[in-house]
Amino acid sequence: MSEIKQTSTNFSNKLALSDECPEAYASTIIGGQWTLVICSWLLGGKLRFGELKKKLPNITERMLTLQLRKLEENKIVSRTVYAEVPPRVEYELTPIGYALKSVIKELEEWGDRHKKLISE
Amino acid sequence: MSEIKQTSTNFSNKLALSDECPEAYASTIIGGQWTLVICSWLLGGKLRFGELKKKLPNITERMLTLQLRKLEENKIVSRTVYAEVPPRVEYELTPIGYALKSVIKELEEWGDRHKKLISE
DNA sequence: TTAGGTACTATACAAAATGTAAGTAATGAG
DNA sequence: CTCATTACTTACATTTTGTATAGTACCTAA
Repeated sequence: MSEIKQTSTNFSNKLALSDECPEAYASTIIGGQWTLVICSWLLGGKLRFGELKKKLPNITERMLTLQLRKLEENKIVSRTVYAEVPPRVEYELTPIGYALKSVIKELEEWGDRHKKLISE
Repeated sequence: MSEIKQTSTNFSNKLALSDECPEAYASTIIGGQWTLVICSWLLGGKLRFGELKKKLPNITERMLTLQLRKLEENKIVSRTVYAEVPPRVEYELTPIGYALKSVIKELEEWGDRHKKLISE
């Protein structure tokens, strides 16, 4: 993050894949390291920047900002700034963001199952 | 890919996340650029290395090998080598690999929906 | 006047993922 | 002997992602 080179092979490969495979498309959008975790916290309702930060152990402010910006660009979260001092900014899932709920649920189930299998 | 430094902050962050969030765990496992596409082709039945290569436009042999190795390590695909010349190697989803079907389905649906929304 | 809280931004760097180009081994067909 | 076929390796370059650390702007309260 956050510059992508629109001339790289990597870029055009992703584009081509996203074009034909909705699942690859989806995974480039929600595939970031913190993306899904952020969304799954937001499934519980809107949160402020600082609140999110507390929920995500070890995330740096830069990363949190970048991920939120990307989510915003992709219309997965909405950002509301309150003109107060000190500032207050709230993040909330959009409808398509909330629609991630079933995706996350499936991923969680599969993840749990896989983890058990591997740890045997 | 494919060396991960077990001393890096990034590594321990991923570990910590994977520990508490099955969805983050799942996404580190199936989050590779080609992973899901490979799996979704394999959902249709076993395929040889060369067949997979043809299905995946632009993938290099190196990338295909790496991804398949990772999938194998994670017990998502099984690898069968036939002692012939020229060699024949078949890849097939394991049960937990087939279990990705519903994950992929959800991702596809969400991806389609999201794509439509964005392109408006 | 100074310190403090909030949500950032900037810069530099480290690590991970992906890509390119060239090889290799085995063997049977010609 | 030479060539084609298949599934890889290897060495290296580039791109993408993540971390560390230090700022900034704003007002308010002490």
